[in-house]
Amino acid sequence: MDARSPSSNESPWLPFESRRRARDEKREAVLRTAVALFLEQGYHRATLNEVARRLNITKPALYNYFRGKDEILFECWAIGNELVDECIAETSAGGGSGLDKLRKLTVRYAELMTADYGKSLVRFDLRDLSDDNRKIVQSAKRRIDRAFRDYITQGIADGSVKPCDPKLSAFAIAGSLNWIGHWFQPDGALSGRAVAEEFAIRLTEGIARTSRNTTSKKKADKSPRKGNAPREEQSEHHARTAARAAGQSKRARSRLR
Amino acid sequence: MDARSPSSNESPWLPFESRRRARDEKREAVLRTAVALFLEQGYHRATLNEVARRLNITKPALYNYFRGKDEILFECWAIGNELVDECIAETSAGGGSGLDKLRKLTVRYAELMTADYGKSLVRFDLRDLSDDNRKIVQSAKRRIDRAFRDYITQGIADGSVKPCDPKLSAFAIAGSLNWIGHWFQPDGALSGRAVAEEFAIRLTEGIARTSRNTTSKKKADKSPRKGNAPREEQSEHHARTAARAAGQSKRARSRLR
DNA sequence: ACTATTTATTACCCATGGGTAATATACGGG
DNA sequence: CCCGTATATTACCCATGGGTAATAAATAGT
Repeated sequence: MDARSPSSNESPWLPFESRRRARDEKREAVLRTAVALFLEQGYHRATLNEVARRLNITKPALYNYFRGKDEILFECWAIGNELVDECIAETSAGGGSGLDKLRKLTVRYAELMTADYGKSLVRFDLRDLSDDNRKIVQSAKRRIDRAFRDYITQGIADGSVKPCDPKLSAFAIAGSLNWIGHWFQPDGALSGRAVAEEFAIRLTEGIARTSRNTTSKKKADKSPRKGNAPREEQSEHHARTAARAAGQSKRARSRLR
Repeated sequence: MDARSPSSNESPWLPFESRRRARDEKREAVLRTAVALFLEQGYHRATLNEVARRLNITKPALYNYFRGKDEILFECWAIGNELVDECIAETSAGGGSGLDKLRKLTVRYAELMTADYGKSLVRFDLRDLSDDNRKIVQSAKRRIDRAFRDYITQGIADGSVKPCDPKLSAFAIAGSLNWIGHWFQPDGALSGRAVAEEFAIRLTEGIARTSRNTTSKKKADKSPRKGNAPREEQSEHHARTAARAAGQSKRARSRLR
């Protein structure tokens, strides 16, 4: 709706850009609606007619943006996966002991599980995807598991974590976090952040070497960066090359490596 | 109603019993096949034709035992729920501190999650059930959650568990266990029992007050609860006096209480 | 204005699979 | 031998919903 009027001469670039952006915004609006509906009703009960109805369009219009229902599902999952990848990348980039990293990832991952795109990572069924996309998801899941496992291994090496089986411990922690995506409801008594921080403590204190008392609440772990509470930047994803009618988004693909 | 004829040479009871037993065995064979298929393919992809085919019968034959697909799903769930109820009942009946009970329930529940009927408790979707059955499942889920929560509360009271929020701690533990039902595969490297025992330790050591022996403390279980087992509020579910043919199993119903 | 492209709609197709009716077969009892 | 009941089969029905023309409406570029 901007239709930004250039000062004197109109450049053909801006209309082009605005059109591309309008398309991307519509694409993401579809995904937002779809992920909410899929979570609300389950993938198989949710119909594309209903997705379209909530967007005030009709079903065939969706096929301008996606090849089919399962691709919509995959793209919802891909957005959630981007968010997890960011968590892992930032956690790995930051310093600290293995336990520090484990806790940092835990709290961020937990909070993801309280939001729609995060839930899509654990509530959607791999078997609803095409073979190609299923392979992508499976390898991404392994990558997430490996992050947890690596931090634990690292923690054992640097002494911040008690000796334990990294594989099973990672399963135990990640499982508890994944389950959040099944029960958390944003209108409940607990905020997502509260759940995340409580879980981060609860799940790591069992394997932390420094057996700190739970009631101490010594928040010595004040995060070193400033308090930018909501991760709300990053609204501009681009680097799309061609129109690629109704194909998978380059954005999601590129992040998936 | 039927003729209680004085059996001179042969009692009419035996044929009747054997026939009824044959029917029950067939019913359970259906459920075994169905739960395996539902887990293997997912409820919506699994077809009754395929269930029947695996049993060497045809689809309409299934309707001699069940009213429909969703009732088969419910009955699978009900068997799993029986098993959990037994775990809870035995754990509550047995002695020990709150932590002891928590660990006992944890290990048994974890092992359940490695078997088909246990998995059905956490892999099946409530929304696929009829309204009546969904309410039953929901109340049973609350009952399970309360068992975990009660043991933790009890453990805090008797000193075997560190002070913590029972609700969140129960979520953390049960979530981790429930997730086992999503990843465990019996042909993997880990046996169900090994996973169960490892998880029981891993998940409770974080909130245990003493990492050493736990039973030496005071019992202090004189909490004035009316009765030992967690009584259910008698919601009287089986109001549906359905037709005799193809109704839900009395057995499962009776255990659901 | 005209033309091409994108985007949307209406009107369909049709494979799928849960469920049912009519009917055949097995079996125990009188 | 016949009858009633339980159990199974064959042959259907049909609602659902993903997907696809054919086509109209908006939009940009010339």
